[in-house]
Amino acid sequence: MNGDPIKSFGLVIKEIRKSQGLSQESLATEANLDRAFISQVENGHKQPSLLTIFRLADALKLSVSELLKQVEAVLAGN
Amino acid sequence: MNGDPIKSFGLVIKEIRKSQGLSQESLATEANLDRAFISQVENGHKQPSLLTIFRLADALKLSVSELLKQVEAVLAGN
DNA sequence: TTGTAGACTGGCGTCGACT
DNA sequence: TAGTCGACGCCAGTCTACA
Repeated sequence: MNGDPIKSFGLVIKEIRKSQGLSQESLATEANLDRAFISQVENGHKQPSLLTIFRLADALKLSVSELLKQVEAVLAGN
Repeated sequence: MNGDPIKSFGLVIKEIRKSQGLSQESLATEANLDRAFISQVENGHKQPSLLTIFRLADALKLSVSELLKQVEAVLAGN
C-alpha cells in the first residue's frame, strides 16, 4: 500500500537508523550529509542521488542492495 | 579495481542493456528518460537519482536490489 | 532531537543538433 | 546507433536559524 519509492526509501532509512539507536545528527555526520537533508529524505520530501544512497548505506553498515531490498519490501505492501 | 560507484553503475546498465539487445533509444523510451542522458549515465558522466534508478531497473526488467547487487559485484573487483 | 523554512550553488534531466 | 555539446528549468544538498 505504498506506491511511492521515495517515501518508502525514507521510511526504511528512518527505521534502520532508529533500530541502531542513531540520531539524525550522527547519521548525517557518518554519511557526510546535512542533518536537515536527512530529515527531508526520511519524510519523503527529497529524493537522494546514487552517491547519497551509497553514503547512507555505508553509514548504516549494510549494503546498498540489502537496503533497497527492504525498500522493495515496503513497496510490495509493508 | 573500480572504486567509483557511479562508473560501476553505468557499466552495469550498459552490459544489461546490450545483453537484452536494446538500443539506448529504446531503453530511454521504456524508462521515460532522454537518450542523451542514458549515454551520460552509461559512461559515468552523470549520476542518476533514486527515481531514475527505479525507472532504469523497471525498464531492464529486474529489481532495484538485483541491479545494485551487480553494481556491488563490479565494485568488489569485477 | 527533530521538522521545517529560505536562500544559495551545483548538478540532474530535457531538448535539439551535430558528428 | 552512440557520444557529445549548449542551453535551459528544476531539484539535490548545504547552511543558518527557529519552533
